[in-house]
Amino acid sequence: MSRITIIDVANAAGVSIKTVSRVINREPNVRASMRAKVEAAIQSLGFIPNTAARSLAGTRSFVLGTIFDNPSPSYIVAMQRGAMIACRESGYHLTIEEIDIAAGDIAFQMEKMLATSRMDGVILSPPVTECEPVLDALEAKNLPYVRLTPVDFGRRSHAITINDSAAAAEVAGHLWDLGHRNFAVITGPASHGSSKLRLDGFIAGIIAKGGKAKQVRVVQGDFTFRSGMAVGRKLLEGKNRPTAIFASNDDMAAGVFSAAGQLDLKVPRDISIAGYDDSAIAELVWPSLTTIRQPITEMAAEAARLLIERRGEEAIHTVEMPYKMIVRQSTGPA
Amino acid sequence: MSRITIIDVANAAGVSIKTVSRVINREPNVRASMRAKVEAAIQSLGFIPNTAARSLAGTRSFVLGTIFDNPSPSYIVAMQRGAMIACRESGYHLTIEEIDIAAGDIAFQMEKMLATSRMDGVILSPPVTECEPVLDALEAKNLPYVRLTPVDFGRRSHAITINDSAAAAEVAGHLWDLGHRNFAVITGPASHGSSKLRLDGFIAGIIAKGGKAKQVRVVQGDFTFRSGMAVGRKLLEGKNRPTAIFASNDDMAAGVFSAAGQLDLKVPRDISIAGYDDSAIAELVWPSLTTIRQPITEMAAEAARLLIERRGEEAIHTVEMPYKMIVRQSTGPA
DNA sequence: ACCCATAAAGACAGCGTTGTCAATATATTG
DNA sequence: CAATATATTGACAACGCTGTCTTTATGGGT
Repeated sequence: MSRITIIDVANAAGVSIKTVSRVINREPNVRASMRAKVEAAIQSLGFIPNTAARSLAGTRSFVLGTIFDNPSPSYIVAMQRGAMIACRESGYHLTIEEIDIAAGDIAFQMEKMLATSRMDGVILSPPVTECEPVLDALEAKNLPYVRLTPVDFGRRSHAITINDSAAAAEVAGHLWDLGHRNFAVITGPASHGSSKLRLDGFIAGIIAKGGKAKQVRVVQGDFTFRSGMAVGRKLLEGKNRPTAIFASNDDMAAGVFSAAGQLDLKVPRDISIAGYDDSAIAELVWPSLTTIRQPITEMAAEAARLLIERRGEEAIHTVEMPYKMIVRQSTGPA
Repeated sequence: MSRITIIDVANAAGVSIKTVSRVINREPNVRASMRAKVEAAIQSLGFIPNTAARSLAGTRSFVLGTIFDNPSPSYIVAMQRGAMIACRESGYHLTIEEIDIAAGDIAFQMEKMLATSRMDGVILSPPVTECEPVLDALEAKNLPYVRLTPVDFGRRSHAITINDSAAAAEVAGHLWDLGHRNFAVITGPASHGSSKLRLDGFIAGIIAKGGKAKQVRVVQGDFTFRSGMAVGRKLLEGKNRPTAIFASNDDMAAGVFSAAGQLDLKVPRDISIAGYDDSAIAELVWPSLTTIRQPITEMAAEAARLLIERRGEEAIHTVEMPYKMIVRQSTGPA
């Protein structure tokens, strides 16, 4: 049961091992007929290249990494799943590097991580995507990275994006069409680039419908359930209560639910609530939450493929993925 | 900036590379003085063994795997974090293998996975821990595995356990002490071994307090929020409403919250609710949920260490980790 | 046909470890 | 103290692949 090696394939196909290697690595300058022979041999023998040998002899480690800091578990799991799928397609491994960007020593954390782990590229998810010291460290090491974020601030890097503002505008339109005219938006922290995009998009959506910016009250949360509950409570208790609230993520939206419950307001009869992310909690709350779904898994897979396939390419790629508004029961007529 | 190799260390320490190798791998038959010299050289040079070379030359792949099927994201993330930490300590990688045990072709899924991925050992989490075809496949390949589960059914494998019944008994005692005498338990699916343990433990806890088994009504859910809501609603609408409900996991407990809300029952005034897992949702619901916390991260780390350190050892290890009851606001006087 | 540029294929030496086996030091025994 | 057992070190050949360089086809222009 000793494993099939490149030599077995070479013998079976009647070529040199180097040619087999070329086929495996999709190198140019291989005649089609040769390629076919080799591929047939690979197939029939069930040859799987030995990753350890490949990385020892070559320049790749066949390891990608994900660097993240404490977003919601459901986001992380979805992201990792996508990255894993793409990695497995190409015999790569995925390592998981959790960092703490609130800590003062990010540069140190990064240095230590990069010194001990040998990655061919990394995938960043918010809020790490906007953490300058992390990007600096990666660029200093000349390590390719892809950011999963709509926020572009001129860094030289691939990015997988969602059109956050368009999505928020769509939510705005949905609420407008339900007859709402008095809105509130709960934004995320300013450090999170998406916060502004979603807010601006929402307002743009209202204006596109013929409304005015001043119909939209703006308050700030920090993406936690707790902040949503606190801010939501203020909004709902205050005078001139909005009839529709758009929270920039689902956790905060769930917090607003809780606040509404405490004040004996019924959703969506008394107040319509929309979120963003379509995280697990969106279906757990009652009534279930209208929200925006991002194809996180697909985005991460795309990111991994970018890192795997476009090695050494100069051009920067930005891939925009589709979002989808999921209308559930938390939004209703004004 | 060419990397430090074992040869550099050998030269610096004035020994052969093989001796360095022995020190790295904690092999026996190395004099203490030698070991010290080598370790000093490793330290001062900052030597990190090349994993690719090690696995090419040796018999280890330095990769562990986690096999799971769709438990809650927070559980998965916690588990992976722990396994990752332990792996990183020893230069291992962790791969993530998601399978679908409901599908009919598990044996096939496993064969494919094991053929293409090269793991030194795997960590199983519920419900995969009790999936016979998976265990069969692993044993056929002679691949070491550790199960994170309290359920033992005589398999020859390491296990990291929590005393589920004791934990459930503690919840029962807590509720009894609050004055409750009319209980309901929502169990998980029968396929999940923990379901029975938690139920039995709860009843044992009541009996230990001087109560009787018939004071505990038993209904079955399937660990989802939805099932908790449905079953909870029936319990709360029916006659002879229990004053305290113990759900076998937090998601179902949250479902009961929702049912209570729909029926205008206040928690914990009208009904006390306790869960199990201390998942993220436990702090998201209002009022926050009394539950059992398992040190999932630590359990997974321990599992990984078992696989890494006890290679080739014959003895089966079972490690019991401590649980902790977290009393929050969802449980109150009867 | 002939020559040259270029494409395609092959030969071979590492890559940085560990396994095996041989060599040497140290302990134990009578 | 010699002789033997045992513990400790070392030498060196793999491990399976890719990078580099060389050799051999192929095609295009006269």
